[in-house]
Amino acid sequence: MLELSYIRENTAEVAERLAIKNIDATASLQQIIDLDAKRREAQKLLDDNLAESNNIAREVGNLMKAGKASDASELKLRVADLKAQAKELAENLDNITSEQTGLLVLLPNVPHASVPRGKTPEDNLIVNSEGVIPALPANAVPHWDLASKYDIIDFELGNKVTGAGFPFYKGKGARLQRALINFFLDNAIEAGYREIQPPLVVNEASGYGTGQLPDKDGQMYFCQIDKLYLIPTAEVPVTNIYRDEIVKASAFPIRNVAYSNCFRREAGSYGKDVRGLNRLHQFDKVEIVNIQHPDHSYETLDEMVAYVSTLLRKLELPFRVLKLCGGDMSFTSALTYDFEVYSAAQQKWLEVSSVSNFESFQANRMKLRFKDENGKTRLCHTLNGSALALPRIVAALLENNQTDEGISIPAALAKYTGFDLIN
RNA sequence: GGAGAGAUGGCCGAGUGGUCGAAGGCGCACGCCUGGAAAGUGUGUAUACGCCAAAAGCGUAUCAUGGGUUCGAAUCCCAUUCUCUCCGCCA
Repeated sequence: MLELSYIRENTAEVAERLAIKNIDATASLQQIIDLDAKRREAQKLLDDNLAESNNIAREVGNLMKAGKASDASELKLRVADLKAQAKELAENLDNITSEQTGLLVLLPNVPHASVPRGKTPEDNLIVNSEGVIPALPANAVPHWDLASKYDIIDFELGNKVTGAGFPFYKGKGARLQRALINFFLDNAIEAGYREIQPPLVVNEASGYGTGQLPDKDGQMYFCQIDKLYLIPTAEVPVTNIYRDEIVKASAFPIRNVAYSNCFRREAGSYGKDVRGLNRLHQFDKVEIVNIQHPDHSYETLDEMVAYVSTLLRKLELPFRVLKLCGGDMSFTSALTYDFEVYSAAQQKWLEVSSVSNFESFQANRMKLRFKDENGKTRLCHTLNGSALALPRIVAALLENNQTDEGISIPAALAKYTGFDLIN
């Protein structure tokens, strides 16, 4: 959620920047500002009314104490009158506030000044490209064929037991998963992150705090009976640790890393790029989350990008880094870098990480603040990134490393798998 | 799932109708003391919104949440949520 004071003072700029996300918010912004004037007026009226009631109550108390109870009856009538008014005033204020909040909540984050204009993924800016795209043998096959050839990932079994998008990992496939998780976690710990093991379901307030609600309601699995959501990413529970907190500035940057299962309904995405591991309803991901001073959040974003790059280098995967254009950015983000690895048999770039600075957008919703040097309470900046999501990494590893003898495992990972060949 | 107890500031904890945003302690910050530290000692220490150009200041709200009684509620009543204890079930 954008800060009201920021909108009030920079209305034109906010509208301009939202246009980069291809959103015409002019009318909505004007409405929010109009409502703000109304809201303040309504609050003033209510506050004055309540102040008068409080004064009278004090007077009555004094009269009672002085044994002049009879003199109080007129004052009591006055309060009854005020009270009736107060009820209406409070209702009015509530209505205005919730209308305003309703509009604010639907407004996406404003993109950073460096975000390129554009509408589709083709407009994203390639800022880095590394590694060598392997020349595969003529008989190379995509990962779903390799998965069944070596019996390491079983999609049909997933269909039977659960449904599409919930595969079983078997034997060396399962061990590869476990190895990747440990590899990612160990690297993050070495980079200064604290490991967290979060709950996989969260309440409504948490979904709202990180911005999944109300924007992406319907993309999360929901347990109706307990009103709990299955997390689409560890970002949700890990960031919400700090909901309603005032952290110490000396604690910056606050770095947490978490491995979790991620659950996504992916409603509406059927039929496109869903083959094999490309898009699943349940997958594994290691997520890094940073909370930082507003003055340093972009340095931290760069650090995160550099860190994720080291992981892909160690895995010896060809990758590129994209700065997302306005049209391809998420609702909550101010600046996002996507990482894609090249999956050689599919001859496709697959997104494996998304590293974003949310600035104060999430913090405002969550009331995540800190005390600055002058003792003033301000909103923190939050950032997160995948480091990394497993399925597409596995897809690329299988496809790029296929040989006649089997699938070779990169050295850095073989330490974790305990084997260097899947055959 | 059944029975009972409870929810107060960063933490512990007092407060059962009036001047309570809330005693006291701990913690934290700053000062004094000290060669330095500890101990001791003094002062300060919630958040949000509104008024004000701003600071100071003032107003309003907040003692789990929502409603009610009352001139007045942390305190009384109702509902909800959550926590703890015991029993049952169970990895």
